[in-house]
Amino acid sequence: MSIDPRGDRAVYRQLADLLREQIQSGDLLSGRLLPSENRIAQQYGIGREAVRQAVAVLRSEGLVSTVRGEGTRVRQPVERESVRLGRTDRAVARMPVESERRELDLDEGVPVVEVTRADGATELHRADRTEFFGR
Amino acid sequence: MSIDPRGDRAVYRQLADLLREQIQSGDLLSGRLLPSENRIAQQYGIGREAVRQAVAVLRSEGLVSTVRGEGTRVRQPVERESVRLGRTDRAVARMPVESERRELDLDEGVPVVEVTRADGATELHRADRTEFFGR
DNA sequence: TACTATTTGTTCGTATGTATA
DNA sequence: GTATACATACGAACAAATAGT
Repeated sequence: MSIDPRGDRAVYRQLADLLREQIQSGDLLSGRLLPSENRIAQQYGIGREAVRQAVAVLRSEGLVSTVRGEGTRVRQPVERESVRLGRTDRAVARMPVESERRELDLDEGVPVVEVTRADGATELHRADRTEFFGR
Repeated sequence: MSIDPRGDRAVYRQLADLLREQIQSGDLLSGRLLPSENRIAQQYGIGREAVRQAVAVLRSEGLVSTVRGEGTRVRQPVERESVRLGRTDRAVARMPVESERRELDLDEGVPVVEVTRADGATELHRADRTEFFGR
């Protein structure tokens, strides 16, 4: 599989598809470092900006996590805590704003779940570490 | 409030904060079109790339939606459908991959909630149109 | 229909800053 | 201290979608 600059889809989307497949197929194992942006750009004969956009897509999907000066790694699945919902409790999932991401130290591409209890109290849960059950 | 190119925070992050405040304060009403990228760039004396990154932040937070050739609008809150969870049903929120976003016709910044029922059947719900309750 | 203007999307080039190894 | 790698920023050019004429 390769990348066609004259294809219908944008180069960075084609690259995102390639990398996503390598991740989901287990070709790129959890915790593994992806090749550097410059390395990938050379490898496929594309610009670094296209590589950056492709990696940004995967980050927004929660598949990888990037650390400046280190590189981009495939995100590890983590243990999930169970949260029970009563029939008068309400749970809504959404993306956090920047301030919430900072406070919860969330990676990009990780939603939050806002739980409103019967008494009006609210809880904010990290979606990557939580699963919800009825009560 | 203005933007300081020599500030600690990146220009695009400062702009994202400004625009987010205008949205959350009701200064930019739901459904309203934002000024064009070039217009905003001129207004603040910054490059278009910084504007695009700022708008990308707001999209990833589910606050705005962009249509090529038209512009960027503040997203409208929509009616939510109720989904009940039994004590053996399991719900997990995450970001969709590209293929899922296409199939569900999802805006950027909208998570999905994967519900696994007791019998093993799974459902994929749009987080922006769903709220979850215990049963 | 056809055309034009506007707006966002994509790509490349270049440069500098900052964090990590 | 040096090298590597990602972050930010600007400019430029062209493509593609939309809206209005």
